[in-house]
Amino acid sequence: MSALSNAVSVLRWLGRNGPEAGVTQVAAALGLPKSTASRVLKDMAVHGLLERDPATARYRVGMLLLEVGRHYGAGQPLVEAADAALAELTRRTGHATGISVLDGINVVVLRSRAGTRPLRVVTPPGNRGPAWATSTGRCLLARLDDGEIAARFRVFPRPPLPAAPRSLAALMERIRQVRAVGWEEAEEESMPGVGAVSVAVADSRTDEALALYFAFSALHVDKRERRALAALLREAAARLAVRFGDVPAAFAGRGAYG
Amino acid sequence: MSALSNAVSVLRWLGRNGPEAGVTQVAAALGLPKSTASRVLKDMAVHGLLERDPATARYRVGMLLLEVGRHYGAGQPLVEAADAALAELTRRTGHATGISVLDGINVVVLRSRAGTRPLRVVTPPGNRGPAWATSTGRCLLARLDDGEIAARFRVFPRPPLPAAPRSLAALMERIRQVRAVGWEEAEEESMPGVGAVSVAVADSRTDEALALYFAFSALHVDKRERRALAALLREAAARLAVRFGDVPAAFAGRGAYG
DNA sequence: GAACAAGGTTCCGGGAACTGGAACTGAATG
DNA sequence: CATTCAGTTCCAGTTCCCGGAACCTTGTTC
Repeated sequence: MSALSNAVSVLRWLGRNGPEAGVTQVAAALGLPKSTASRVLKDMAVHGLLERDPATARYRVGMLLLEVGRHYGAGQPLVEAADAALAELTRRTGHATGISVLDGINVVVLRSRAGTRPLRVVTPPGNRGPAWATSTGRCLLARLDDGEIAARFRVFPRPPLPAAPRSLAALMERIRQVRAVGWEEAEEESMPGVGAVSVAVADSRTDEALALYFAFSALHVDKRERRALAALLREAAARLAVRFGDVPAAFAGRGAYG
Repeated sequence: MSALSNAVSVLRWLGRNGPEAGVTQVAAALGLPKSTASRVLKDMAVHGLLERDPATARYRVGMLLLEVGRHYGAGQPLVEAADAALAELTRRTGHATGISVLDGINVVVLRSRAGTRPLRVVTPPGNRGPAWATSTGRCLLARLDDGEIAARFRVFPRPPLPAAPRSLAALMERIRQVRAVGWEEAEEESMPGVGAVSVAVADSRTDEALALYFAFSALHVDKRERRALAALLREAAARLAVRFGDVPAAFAGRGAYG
């Protein structure tokens, strides 16, 4: 209805459904009259939110969004501190590390750093994944209370890969475990061949929680090494927790079973 | 004036002037009445373009922009192909590589990949730099005609570091050289301690030009190795040029001296 | 090459939503 | 408790946005 909401709808749609779009396509997808779609897209292009492919006359995401978007998280002290800590861990271990945040039933990568090992795992900032099928997601979900989790998974989504939890009960079981031990791992749950270990920390001032993770080739990292990586994360998280006034992740469960 | 232009102004301002902003600050910076600024910021936050720091009540860039922005360049065949070629070059040489595009008198990094060498040079996608003081920028400028270049540098900007060109004449001299040899290098011109070599390619279908680069610690890469890296880039660019119908960079100068 | 289809733009009257001055809330400060 | 500063709300005036219809332009079909 408002000019802004139309523009944002276009961006959201464009973010999900491929990199390009034409007027008719957008009009159909968003239920707008063609004339409106045409005007909105043109206005967005004029302002730099979109660009127009000179050859195909279709619209794509504009450079402005790239420039502005990368500032996401900048200036949040916890993010900066966690990022620095993870840079050090990648240097020491050679494994990929990163930071994710929870968004509904998804996790979004906020910062990431490729490892130096041969088999590289890359999930660039902005990547969205299933919270129930990632170690980072379950660490963050574990900080919500059980009612909230149940509400978010009212209809349980299809598992991305066979190893992912297939029901709310299965998910809650894993979440109870996260609350007990303070960290989580995942193996081939959302990406084939990829394993990860994670912990969560929050800034008590803002109540915003982050998950820190190691990601690696599931085949090349054995149980022992995963434990060691998890220990490194817990150590880093503990240091951040005292600095930012967080309760340690292991005791953060506020649910009925916490 | 339009709702969109206000929102975009806010994003642009926020992209340059730090990660956070308050209502009054934005109102002053953009010359808006406080009431308008308040409403615009709130609307943007409601739509997800901005977020509000719960503790300080100030506004920051929203996650939506991170998610959408990273799709910039996706779907452009030349970008994808160049990115793949550079991934291979980083694998072979261990040096950081990336892709930049020209925007006015600036270059913006579109894709980048850290090297595996000890001293890492990182310029994440979205980074903006001075075109006249980077090898990528001069490669791209060299493809414009002289009048266009002169127009863009009507007032010549201050050099970021002493080694950068200090006048239009000095810049044109380097640009003529780029046109002659087909590649360019820079050393400590825009970032202390950093050197780079670059070439440019364009998609004849869309007329969009990219610069491909190697970036490295200026101290640790000698003249000989730079030549070798430049040769790798020229080779990769040549392959892309035939695929995308570009005229070879060395002959691309269309100016009076081209 | 006439007719048609598909993607996109322009036009324009009606009305929703944006604007901005002024008044108001609520902290923080001295 | 007066004062200042940041931010929000209110409301009348009006801008600019919406959307149906007509109109281009390009490519396709028979």
